[in-house]
Amino acid sequence: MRTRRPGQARQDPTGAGQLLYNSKVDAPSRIMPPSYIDPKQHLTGLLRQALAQVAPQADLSVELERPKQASHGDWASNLAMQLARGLKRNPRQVAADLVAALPVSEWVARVEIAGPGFINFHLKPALWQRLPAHILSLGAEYGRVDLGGGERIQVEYVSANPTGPLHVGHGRGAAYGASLANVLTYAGYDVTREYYVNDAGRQMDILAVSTWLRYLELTGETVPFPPNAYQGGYVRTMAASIHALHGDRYRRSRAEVLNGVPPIPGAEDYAQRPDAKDAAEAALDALIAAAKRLLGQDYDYFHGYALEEQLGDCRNDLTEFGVTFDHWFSERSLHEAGLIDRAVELLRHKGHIYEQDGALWFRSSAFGDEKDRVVRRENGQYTYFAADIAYHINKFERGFARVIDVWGADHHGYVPRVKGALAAAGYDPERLTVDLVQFAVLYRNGQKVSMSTRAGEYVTLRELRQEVGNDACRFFYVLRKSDQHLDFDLDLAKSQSTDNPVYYIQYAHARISSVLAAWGGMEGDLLDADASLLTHPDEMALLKRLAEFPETIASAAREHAPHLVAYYLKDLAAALHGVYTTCQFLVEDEALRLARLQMIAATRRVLRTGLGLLGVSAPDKM
RNA sequence: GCCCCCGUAGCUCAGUGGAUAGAGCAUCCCCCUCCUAAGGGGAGGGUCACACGUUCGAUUCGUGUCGGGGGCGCCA
Repeated sequence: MRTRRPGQARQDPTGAGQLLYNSKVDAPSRIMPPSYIDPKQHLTGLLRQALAQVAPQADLSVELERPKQASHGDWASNLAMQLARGLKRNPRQVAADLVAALPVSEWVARVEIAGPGFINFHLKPALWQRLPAHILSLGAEYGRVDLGGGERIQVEYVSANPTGPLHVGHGRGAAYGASLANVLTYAGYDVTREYYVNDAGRQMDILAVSTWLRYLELTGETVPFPPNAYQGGYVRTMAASIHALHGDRYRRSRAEVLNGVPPIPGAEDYAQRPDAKDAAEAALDALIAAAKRLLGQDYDYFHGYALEEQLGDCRNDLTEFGVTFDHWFSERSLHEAGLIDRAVELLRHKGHIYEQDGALWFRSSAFGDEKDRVVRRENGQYTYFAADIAYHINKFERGFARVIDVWGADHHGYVPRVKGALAAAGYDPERLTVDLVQFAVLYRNGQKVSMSTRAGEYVTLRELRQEVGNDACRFFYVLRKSDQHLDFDLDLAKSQSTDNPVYYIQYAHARISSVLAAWGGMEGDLLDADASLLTHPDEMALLKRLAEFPETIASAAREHAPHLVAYYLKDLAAALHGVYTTCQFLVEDEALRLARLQMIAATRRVLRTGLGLLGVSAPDKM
């Protein structure tokens, strides 16, 4: 990723030869690329000094913003207006005092007082012109900010039940979580990516039984297949594999299986009669019990086989999607290690657990939840919530300063109780942030693609990826704020046209690569280019856009908003396409040629870095 | 009933309390003898749902109303 390999001496245009690399002779400033100063930091420093003179007692943080309008300068401050109230003076007069107290700076072209009291800074072009060399020397490090200070933070995302293929809803959580984790890492956090595997619950039992029932069909036993069991074709596939491996070894007669099992409702009843749903659940539970009884140890084989198969499929799917994890955390391990007992015991010890109707309840209403919640059912089984309490306590016991859960928005009612449990256990619930990701709705030919999870009528993530490609998928998923519904336009995502923002950005990258290839030189040779030749308005616009990258990263990390990176890249690509049409790069004049190539090489670097954070490839040819 | 999200151009959406509210698409008009036209330039298009409040200043914050979407189990 580095643009200059260590030890590789670059061409020396001055003819001074090795002296450039002799630190005893040369001052560091001659070796290093021209220094670049972050303009916002610089101006903030100037304003702070002015503030200390004008109003030493004022307790104000100095804020700077990029004005929307170019005539308002490069950066603007509202400091005078904020100050005016406390001083009971005219804001424009305060602004004048501040400007008079500003230290002299070699980077400031002029300062103006405008409107109700804004202080507008116009910077010298030289500042922006130094940016490309700065970017090239930093390589992939340009844009990295130290917001996190190395703080340990965990991001848990996807965490779908391994009971079937991931669908397009999971895809959004995957893309969002992965991009967020990338951004946070880039913003200086020590990030751990985790997937919570629900390998202990009833859903897994249903999958195991579904597989066994399909297996029985292959052995010739026709046991009715419950409408609320897993209908997908992948269940038949697993059953066929098991049958191929073990023949009729796990066959039990229809009579044995159905002994003691209440009538299983048909699919029509299930869909139409409300009471059939309860009957179906009861029948399914009875079938699970029958399977465990009849198969004994072999039940674990079915359970384990289905789990490994589905989890493996899920992992492959995500890996192909560029979504990876540091830990796959097993819910079952919580049970086996006794952590759930311990967590409930901890809450009980602190007086937040009571018994009623044979069940154990957590007094979550005392912690902001609307009602109390069961942690252990009458039948002695822990609820999913109990496991989640133990899991979240475990997260903090592992030393994470902060924890982010990425959940589907349908779980929003779950947030208060988990936070409540953490508070009850003695942890500051503010250390947990739950990012709720809204649903994605697919559109094809302007029509909503209908999906129902039941009966396997849904579009899988794999199908979506195959249809529109990984790059467009990743990009479209994070194009909207996560807490907003996403209309995923399949036709747009697939179109290789100007409408498609993914191609728009990738095309900017490919165009630069193409020009640099035509030039034929090494990126490292561009470090010494005379960037003061970059004076065209479109060039300046591009340079200023490049300068915004680090702050974009900081905002995206602070607000958990990877879509800001996507929008930034669109703007950056637009600036590049603008320069591309107005300014020829491979011009006769060598100095100008190198300066422009330096600029676009730096642009390519930022495009590549930004796309990388979103998990989108940066092709050299399209 | 309670809770969450949303309401910004014809459509899809950006917009950390600031100045004349932006982008893409769609519509209309231009630009390839030229490093990739998967590109660029221009025009039209707005009561930032509505009301009140906080503020020097509100699309942004608060309350309410209206409208749209979603969620509320001893399921996971």
